[in-house]
Amino acid sequence: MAPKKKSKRSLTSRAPVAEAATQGSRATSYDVALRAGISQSAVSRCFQEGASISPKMRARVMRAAEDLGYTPNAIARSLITRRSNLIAVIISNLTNLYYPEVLAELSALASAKGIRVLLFTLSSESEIDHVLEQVWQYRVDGAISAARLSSAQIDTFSKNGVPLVLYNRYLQGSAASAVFCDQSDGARVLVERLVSVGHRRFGVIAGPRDSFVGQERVAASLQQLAKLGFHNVPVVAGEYDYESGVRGLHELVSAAKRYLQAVICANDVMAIGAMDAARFDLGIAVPDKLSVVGFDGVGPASWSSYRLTTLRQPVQRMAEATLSLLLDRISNPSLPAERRVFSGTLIEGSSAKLGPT
Amino acid sequence: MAPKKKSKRSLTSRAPVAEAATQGSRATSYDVALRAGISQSAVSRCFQEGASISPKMRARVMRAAEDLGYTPNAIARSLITRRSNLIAVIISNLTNLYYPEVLAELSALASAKGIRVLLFTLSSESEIDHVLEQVWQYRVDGAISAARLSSAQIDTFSKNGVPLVLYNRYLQGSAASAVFCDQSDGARVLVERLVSVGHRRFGVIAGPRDSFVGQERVAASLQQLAKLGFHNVPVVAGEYDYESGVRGLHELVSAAKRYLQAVICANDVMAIGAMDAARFDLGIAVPDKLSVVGFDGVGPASWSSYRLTTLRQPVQRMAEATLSLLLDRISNPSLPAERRVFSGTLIEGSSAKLGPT
DNA sequence: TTGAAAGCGCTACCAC
DNA sequence: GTGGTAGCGCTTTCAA
Repeated sequence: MAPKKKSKRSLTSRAPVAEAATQGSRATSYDVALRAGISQSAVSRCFQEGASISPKMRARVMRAAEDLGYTPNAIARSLITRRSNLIAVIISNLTNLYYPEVLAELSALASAKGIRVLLFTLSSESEIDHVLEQVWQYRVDGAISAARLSSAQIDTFSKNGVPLVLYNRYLQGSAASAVFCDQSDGARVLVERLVSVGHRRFGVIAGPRDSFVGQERVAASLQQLAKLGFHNVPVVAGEYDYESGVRGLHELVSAAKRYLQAVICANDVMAIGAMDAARFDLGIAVPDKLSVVGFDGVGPASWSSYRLTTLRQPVQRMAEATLSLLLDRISNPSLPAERRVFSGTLIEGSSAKLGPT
Repeated sequence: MAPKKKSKRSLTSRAPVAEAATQGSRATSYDVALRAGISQSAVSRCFQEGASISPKMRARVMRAAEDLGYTPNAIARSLITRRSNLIAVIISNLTNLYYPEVLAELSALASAKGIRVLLFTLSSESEIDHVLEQVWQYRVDGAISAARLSSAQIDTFSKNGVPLVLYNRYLQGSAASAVFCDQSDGARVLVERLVSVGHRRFGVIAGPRDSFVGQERVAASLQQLAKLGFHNVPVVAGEYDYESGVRGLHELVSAAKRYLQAVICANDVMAIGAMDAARFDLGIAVPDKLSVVGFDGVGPASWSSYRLTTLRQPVQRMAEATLSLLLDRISNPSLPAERRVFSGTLIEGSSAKLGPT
C-alpha cells in the first residue's frame, strides 16, 4: 500500500510543506493549519458555531481552507462528538406509491435541519434483522421506521440508545414513539354514509398482514358494518398493488354473484385497480352500479379517471411530527415515548355514492 | 458534561471492570476485549473477513460481544480504512413517480452489496451547492446523481476523488460516467409510425428545462417530425406532473383550434394528464380523435384506464449498470469515465394509433 | 484568544 | 495466531 504522505506528529513548528490535496486523500484540518501558520485546534474552531476565534485568524484559515479545498470530515467529527447527524429511515416497500411521498417529505425536512438520511429499504420482511445490524453499525442518531418491527426489535433501539419513531404503525404495549393516522373514525363515517345512501352488499379488499394501517382500516370498517347490521362481509387479501385491486374485485364479484354494491379497499392503489377491473373487465359502472373507496389520498387518486373517494392522510404534517418527535428525543433521550395521532380527511371523489354530510 | 466512564489507557492487564453497555454509550471493541480477556486488536480481527484468528478465540470473543451487545462502529472503522461504504444518491424530485422506482432499485442493489445509501433530495435547483457540501463532509465512497449538475460541479467530484455516475443524463464534454436511455431511436420510431397511420397535426408537451432526458425526447421527436415534413410543431412547457399534462393539452388544443391529432409528452405522467384532459375536459376521444404518447413506462401507464403507448426505460438494468459503474470506480479510481446507454422499449398501449410494426 | 495534548473506536502494522 | 503501538481527522479540555 502506498505510504500516506501526511507528516503529522510534527506539530505547527515544522517546515511548511506546501502540500495540496493532490491525489486521493483530501486535505485535513492539519494541512490547513500548516498553510495558515496556525494550530490545528484553531482551524477546528473556525468551523464551529460559537467558538472563540479572532476575525483576522478566521479569515486566514478560511483562505487556506479554500486553497486546499478543505471540508471538515463529518466522520471524524462524529467519532468524537458522538453525533453522526445521521438518521436511519427504514421503509419496507418503496413501490407502494404512498411511501415515496413520505420519504420525500422526511428527506426535505431533515435536510433543512442539517440532518442526513441513511436509507434502508427492505424487499422482504426477513431482511429486517440484517438491516438493523447495519443501523447499529452506523451509529445513527435516531431512526424512523415505516416497516414492521417486532417488539423485541423495538427494544433493541432503546437498548442501543437510538431514539425510534414508528411511522404509520404502533405496537401495543411497546413504549415506542409513533406517528400515525387514526382512520377508524374516517372508516366509520365512510361506512355509515355508504349505508345511509342504500348500499347493502359490501366487500373488502384488505392489505398485507404486516401492514398495521391496513389491518386497522379493515377492522374499523368491518366493525362499523357489523354495528349497522352487516355481518359476514367478504374480505379478500391484497398486497397493496394495482393487480391486487383488480384480482380482489374479481374475487369479490364472483363470490357475491355480481350483487356487490360497495368495495372498501385498504389503500388507494388497490381501489384504483378495483375501479378499473369493474369498468373494463366486468362492465360494472362506477359509481352507478358499484361504489369504490380507498385510503391514503395518493396523487393518482385525484386523477380525473378515478376521482377516488378516499380518506387522505396528512402526509406532510405527519412527516413533520415524526421528525420533530425524533429530534426531540435525540437531544433529550430521557423524554418518554409519545404517540402523535392524526385524523384522515374524507375526500369525496366520484367513485362512490355517499349520503349527505 | 458527564465524564465518560471508559477507563482506556490501561491496557488488557487491568482490573477486569465488569462493565456492561449501560446508559447511552455503547460497548466498544475494548470492552469486549476486557470481557474476553484478550487484546483489542484480536477483537477487531474477529469482525473482519479473512483475518487470522483461532476458532476458540473467536468463539470467546463472539460470546463476549453478544453479552455486551457490541456492534463494530462503522464510523470509526471508516476513519481508518478510508472507506465509508456509503454512497450518495442525489435526486431532484422524488415526486416524479419515476424516481422512486429508480431509488428502490438502487437501494436494494446497494444493500445487497453491503453499501449504504445516503439520500439527498433537492426541492430546488439552488440547493445543489449546499447538498454537495454535505456530500463532501460525509466522505462518501461514491455518488449517483439524477439531478442536474453543472460541469464545474462535476469537476469537484474528481477533484475530491469521489467517483460519480450520472443517471439519466450526461454532460457533453465532461468526463463523467453516465447511464441513460437513448430515446431518440424510440422517439423516431414513434413519430414515424404516428405519421404512417395518418396523423398530421402534432403537439408536444415538453419537460422542465433542466431535465436532460426531457430535452432529448422532445428534440428527437421534433427532429424526426421535421424530417418527415412537419415543421413548426407547437411545443408547450410542462413540469412533469399531472397538472402540466392537463394544462398542456388545453394549451395545445386551443392553439391548434381543435385540429390536434397527436400529442407527444415528455413523460408518462403528463401524458396521463393529457389523456384525462382530452377525455374529461374536452370530450376528445383517445385514441379515436387524439393519440397520446409518453415516455418512461411508469406503473400507472399500464393501468387499464390509460394503457399508455410509451417508451419504457429498463429501470432495473439501468440501476444495475449505474451501481456497477460506480463500484468499479470506487475500487479502481483510475478507471476512465464510461457511458452506458440503453434503448427504450416501445410499449404499444391503446392511447395512440400506430402503424404496423 | 490561542495551542498542546488527549482521546473518540477502530484497523494496520509490526514484532513476538 | 496474537498483542502492542501508532495513528485515521477531528473536538475538547486545560494552560498559557
